[in-house]
Amino acid sequence: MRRSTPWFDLVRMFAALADPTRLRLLNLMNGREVCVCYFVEILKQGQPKISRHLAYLRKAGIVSARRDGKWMHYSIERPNEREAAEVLEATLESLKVDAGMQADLERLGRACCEPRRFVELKGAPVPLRVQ
Amino acid sequence: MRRSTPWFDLVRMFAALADPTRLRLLNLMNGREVCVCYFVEILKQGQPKISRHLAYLRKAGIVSARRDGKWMHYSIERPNEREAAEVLEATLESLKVDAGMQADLERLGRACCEPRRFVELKGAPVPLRVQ
DNA sequence: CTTTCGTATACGCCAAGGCAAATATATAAC
DNA sequence: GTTATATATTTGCCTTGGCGTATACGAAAG
Repeated sequence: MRRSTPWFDLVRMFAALADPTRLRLLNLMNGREVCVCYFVEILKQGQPKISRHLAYLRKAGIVSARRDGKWMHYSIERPNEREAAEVLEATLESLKVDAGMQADLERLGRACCEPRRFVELKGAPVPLRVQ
Repeated sequence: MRRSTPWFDLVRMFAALADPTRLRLLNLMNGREVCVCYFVEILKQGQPKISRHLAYLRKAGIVSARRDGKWMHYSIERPNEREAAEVLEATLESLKVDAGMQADLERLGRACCEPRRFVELKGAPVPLRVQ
């Protein structure tokens, strides 16, 4: 069996989704582009750990990165395979109903709208909605 | 975070789906109950390997087993979480479009309908559709 | 240039999980 | 009981991937 067969892509995608930290990152990126500094702030976990998981998602073709000066912005990349894209879409929908995931999104909103509470993030770029 | 939170179940499910052999097994079980002997015959892989992967799927709550004399029949179990069930459903749909997966199903059909070609399976139970 | 800041990668360690081969268990047949 | 068959589990080996720590890179500031 060749490696370009659809189910091979699916295996790669499922491996990428099989981690709680990566699911939290994807949920935060659902519908918007997010800077690494917010991931570190919201998930309250070490920056190398966040970067490693983002690199894993990038290699799996699920997210893409954009550099903006010192800051890196990540956003979700729709898979080429239509079927894989639908599985990812169903996954993102299922994350929305989780209380912990909703709390993450709430913290992201506060981080962007109340900069006084996040003094350590002063000057950080504001997440933008993906058009 | 508690372990019963929905996204924890999702992580377990994605880990179970992140393997080509397990995806092939699930595709064969899509809509019917299948005996282990058919998996071994169709995937042309060792019986211990098949059993291990089936045990993995069972522990992840994705499949259930039924004993019938010497034979064990496996079938897909719908996850409790509605969202997880929808992700699994989307996955099964995406497997259907794969040529290799279709070939597996074709071999299953031949194994059930032309027993002469599978002398080593004489007396084996015929897979039944799940009602 | 040097420093600083944001981010990425390398290293060392450990647990999970893949495999093949051997062995164990359970049921049926004798 | 013994034997045969179908399936499950154990063993040993190796790879993958999780983590924290330390280090490297890249851009901007001084």
